[in-house]
Amino acid sequence: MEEDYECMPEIPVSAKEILKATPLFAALDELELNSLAARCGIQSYSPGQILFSEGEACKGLYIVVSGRVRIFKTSLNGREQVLAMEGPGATVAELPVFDGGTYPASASAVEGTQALFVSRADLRAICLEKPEVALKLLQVVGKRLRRLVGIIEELSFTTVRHRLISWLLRQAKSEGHATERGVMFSLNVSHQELAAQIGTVRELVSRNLARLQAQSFIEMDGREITILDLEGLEADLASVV
Amino acid sequence: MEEDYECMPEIPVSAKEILKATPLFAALDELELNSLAARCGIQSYSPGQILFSEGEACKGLYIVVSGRVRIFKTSLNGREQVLAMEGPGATVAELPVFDGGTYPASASAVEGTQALFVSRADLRAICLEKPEVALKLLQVVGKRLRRLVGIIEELSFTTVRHRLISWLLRQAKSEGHATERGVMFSLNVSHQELAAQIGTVRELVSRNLARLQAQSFIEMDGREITILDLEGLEADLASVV
DNA sequence: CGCCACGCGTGACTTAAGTCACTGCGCTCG
DNA sequence: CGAGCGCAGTGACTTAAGTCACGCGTGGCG
Repeated sequence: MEEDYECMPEIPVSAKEILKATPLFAALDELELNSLAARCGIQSYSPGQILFSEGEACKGLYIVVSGRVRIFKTSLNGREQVLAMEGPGATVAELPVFDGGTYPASASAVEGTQALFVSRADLRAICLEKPEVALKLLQVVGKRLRRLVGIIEELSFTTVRHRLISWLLRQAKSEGHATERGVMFSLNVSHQELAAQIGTVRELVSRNLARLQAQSFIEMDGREITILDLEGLEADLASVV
Repeated sequence: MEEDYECMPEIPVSAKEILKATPLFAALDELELNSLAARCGIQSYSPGQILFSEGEACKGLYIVVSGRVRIFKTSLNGREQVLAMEGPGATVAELPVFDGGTYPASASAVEGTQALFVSRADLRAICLEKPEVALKLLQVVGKRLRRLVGIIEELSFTTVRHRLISWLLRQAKSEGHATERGVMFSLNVSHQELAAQIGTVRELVSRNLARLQAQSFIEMDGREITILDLEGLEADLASVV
């Protein structure tokens, strides 16, 4: 798993092919794709490398081709809060392109990652010419906004335990496979990273995981996690306390 | 102040005039304005009245004409978190219009409020015909997203005291007038409401305000607040603790 | 006029969250 | 192969956050 990106060597995929496969640009015809492809650059990033940092002037939008990108904020005392994780096909920083400001957060590659870069000017031009693209963009931004509101809701109303359970259930749904004991999946991130994603610190993740295991809601074996009592966890979420 | 909306009786302003004055539709010509004005309804809301609730199917977008609208989330145990306050000229719920989902939060009128309503279909049509409108919309949504990220940052990284100070400074900047003792402004919301805006509960607002006064950072006289030590407050924000 | 609802202040308490320090494991790399 | 590093677990503690209960003043309204 950790080596996925090594299995995908730097095949010089044509930018056009990639654009064609990106939902955002579905409305473009051959000619337009060619012209756009000619103008947007493809870049590779190694794990951990920064695509852009919070506060920088926003030069354009990125389209993730392969790998994964992490969008996050950093506090003064070094804590991080992850706002989104984006995989292939997703766009990053669609929004600040249009209000002319700086990037509101930083982005870094999680794994080895390739991304296309489309400049502000090009994107504006396309939107003016093909309004469908603008609409699609609004739709994408809508989804993003929804997720942000979700994060606010969780941070404002719930506990760390609650957020951790939500995370586990999400993970189980997307990555888990059923076994006779329950849904099982691999914890493919460090506690540190998990903490950043649910807005807390490493120690609390560790403790809360241990507590969930002690309560027989889950079972941990190294980085393998099995959800033993899915209903129990969901009930725990619903309880107002 | 509390009676503003009574001073603005229900003059049947033409919808067209309003649209014309809304930045979002600046790109439309006379003809288009007329056609849009004919199709969008104007509505009045009394203080506290709900425009729409979280989870409802999203039917369209609102433009605040007069008054103020509060956008907020409600938790299971009754706490509220305000996401935005929008005044005249602002649009509400621009975003879920395009991804076809439900409203991610609720909106209510704070004061007596008038708002124009533009249906999803009409808005889409306009965006397709006048891409400039779509771009403008993206810009507006961008600003909104920025604010949400700001809220997340504050909730995730800072304390109630910190958020309260930020709120006071913001308020002082926008509503305050200088006196010989410091910047002074009127606390025009209840502690309950202030708590919802900074993501906490009434009691903590009360206590933290008292503490700030005890520390001579501010002075309170009823609902009048004077910032005695602006630099001190800003320094307090910067301190990492 | 008196009553009641509402917003505010506060004391006392509980619990979640975060911090600090230290241990220990497993891996990689010199 | 041993040193060192990154990650994880945990005890002990501090402090912020939130809850509960109650009293108090004020302003409207019957």
